[in-house]
Amino acid sequence: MRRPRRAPDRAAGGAADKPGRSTIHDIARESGVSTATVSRVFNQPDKVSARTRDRVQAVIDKHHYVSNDLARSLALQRSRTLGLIIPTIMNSIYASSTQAIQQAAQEAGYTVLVGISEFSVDEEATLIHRLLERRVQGLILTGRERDTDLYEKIRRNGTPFVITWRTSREPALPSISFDNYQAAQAAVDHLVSLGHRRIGMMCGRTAVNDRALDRRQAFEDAMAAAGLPHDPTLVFERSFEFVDGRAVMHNMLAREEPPTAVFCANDIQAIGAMYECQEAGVRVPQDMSIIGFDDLPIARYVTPQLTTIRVPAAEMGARAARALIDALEAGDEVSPCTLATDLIVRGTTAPPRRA
Amino acid sequence: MRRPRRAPDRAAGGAADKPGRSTIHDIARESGVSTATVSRVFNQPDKVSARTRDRVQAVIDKHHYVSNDLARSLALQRSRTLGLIIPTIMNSIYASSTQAIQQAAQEAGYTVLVGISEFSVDEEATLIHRLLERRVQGLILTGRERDTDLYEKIRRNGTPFVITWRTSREPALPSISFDNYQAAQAAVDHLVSLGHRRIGMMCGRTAVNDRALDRRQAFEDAMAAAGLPHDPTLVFERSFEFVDGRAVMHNMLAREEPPTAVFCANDIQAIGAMYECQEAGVRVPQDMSIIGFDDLPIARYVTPQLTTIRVPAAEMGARAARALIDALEAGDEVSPCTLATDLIVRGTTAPPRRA
DNA sequence: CCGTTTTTTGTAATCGTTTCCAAATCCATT
DNA sequence: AATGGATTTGGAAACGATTACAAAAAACGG
Repeated sequence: MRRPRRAPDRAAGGAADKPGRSTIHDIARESGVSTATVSRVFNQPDKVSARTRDRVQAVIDKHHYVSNDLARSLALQRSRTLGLIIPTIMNSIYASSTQAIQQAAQEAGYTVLVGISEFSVDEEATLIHRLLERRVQGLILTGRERDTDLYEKIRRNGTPFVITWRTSREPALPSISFDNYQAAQAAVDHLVSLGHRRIGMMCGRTAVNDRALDRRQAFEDAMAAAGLPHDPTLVFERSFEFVDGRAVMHNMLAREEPPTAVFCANDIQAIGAMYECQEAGVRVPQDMSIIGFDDLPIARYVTPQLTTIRVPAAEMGARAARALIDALEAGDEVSPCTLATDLIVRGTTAPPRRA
Repeated sequence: MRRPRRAPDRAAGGAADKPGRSTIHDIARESGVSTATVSRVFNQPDKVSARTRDRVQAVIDKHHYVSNDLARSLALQRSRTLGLIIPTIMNSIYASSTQAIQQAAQEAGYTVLVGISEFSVDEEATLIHRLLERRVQGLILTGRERDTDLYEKIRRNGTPFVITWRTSREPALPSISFDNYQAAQAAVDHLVSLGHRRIGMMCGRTAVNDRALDRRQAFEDAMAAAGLPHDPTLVFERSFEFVDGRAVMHNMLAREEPPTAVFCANDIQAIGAMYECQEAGVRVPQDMSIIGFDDLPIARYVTPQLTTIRVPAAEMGARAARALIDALEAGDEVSPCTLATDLIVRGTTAPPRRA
């Protein structure tokens, strides 16, 4: 790195018109103090005499000096940064939690580095590695399922983390989340209690999404518990797009004996499914009951309003961020927490028609 | 910072079971080489003999060593980070551009630091300052309007930037965007050409959102150009929420002489407005035409499908990121670019009823 | 086996901060 | 004026990487 020192005539008084940024040394030189004093002006202003402080501040303002946080973090061994991994930003339910996390972090003086994994395991591992390289002080992860080696790496780096969007009973993997299984169970129970016996389901790709897996598992268990037959051809795993929900519903309606109700493990698919029913002249809820999951704002603005499961995305995010920050400032463990979900009965579910 | 060096007995052979992370020195010591060699294993592997490389790599793997990017960026004077400022993440149209930016950046080996300003000027200034402290190598901004001093600070720090979501003719403020004014004009012209004369409008808060300002201005100019009277009581500025669109429409319908058409400068408000019409028994488009702006995915999944303006959010984001990265790697200026928008005529606009 | 070239490795300066410690200055008291 | 305590300041060593340069080692040719 032995590159020549920055143009030495800079101190000669003129404004810094070179492209290079000014450093704490430039400020120190020009205001005739040491770098220690300039640093104190920022970090412990009351330890600097008023006269000196004003003089230094004037030079700082004049140069529009912006301190180098990379160097600061390196010296302090503290980056005041949190890493967040989410699968996608296009589903607005993740936007809610992300927003809440950002806000909570910001309030505590932390910045959030967001990594979007696009539901790819490899991408997620790469992103986590990068976040660790950036020396995030804590990680907020989505879901629990990942390679042991990856967890080992996180642990070896001494970076605390918290899992969101999925509960975990293992204390080594603390989670701040709601229970997908229970929530999905409530949805299915609702349909069952209305009298539905032939129920379809659609959800995300369980191979890359352990939340979808929980929900699917809950569906199958709840069906079994109600003594209803399990028809694997009525279970679909698709992406979170309207068109996917629509296509699945299209398939279901084309059957000899379509289901009388469908559990969609997210609202976007549910709305796509509703749309397809409408196009096909199938009335919701009279001919087909649909229940969603997430309670997106749009769920109230479709007709009829969507029955769904409300998940505490924002609260979860805010709590996760706070808990993580508290833990790492106390040098403590994150204490896990399970939040409640609610069944929101609106207009898309009703008893099946008597055959 | 004269804190005691890390436990010196670490080299004694045992695994690093101390909480502290291993550094390049630890790896060097344990594999019996210098830090220069370890560094080369990462950055110029072919400059290291195969035997040494393997030996070092084994130690790296064993320790789950993750290099410190803060130190690297400091030494290299290059953070491989882009800063992005968006007003909110809750409106999915910003999610589209953000996603595209993230992806383009990732492909080029850059990371994106996202700041959410919540439409606050002060918050935005704080966020930009923080991004500069983090030594982002380039900034992607939303909109053009901001304090001269802030621009001066960015420039003084030698950080290139590009403006999105709003075109700018000034070469000092390069933009990669579409033209809000023209796009809004097309929307209004569409309504006018259908025969509407009494047209209402709703948009975001122009005081904190220069894109909304462009759209509102275009509305007023297009009305004037068509020789239609300007009724300021038919223009509403609200947040981007369904309820806001709904409330505005409620107000409009309660008038003696409601408008026959409404231009909503974003789809969310438009869908809220549609919902209110439906609740009030006002048929869309027979009794009321509604045109939106953004062409969110949901625009096709409401009934009737929403007529709207498609904006190239994803393409804009991808291009902005690429252009910025290209520019900063070439030490060049960002070359501005204006993208096209499209009027998408669907089911919510029709000629007004003959009175 | 010895000089010469090529490859591999190490030494140490540097990036821009923070802060420990000691030195210098200030301000009341005598 | 001298003393002593409190306040302000500065010198310099970290933090954990990279890399120019030089030195050492290996490969080669005669």
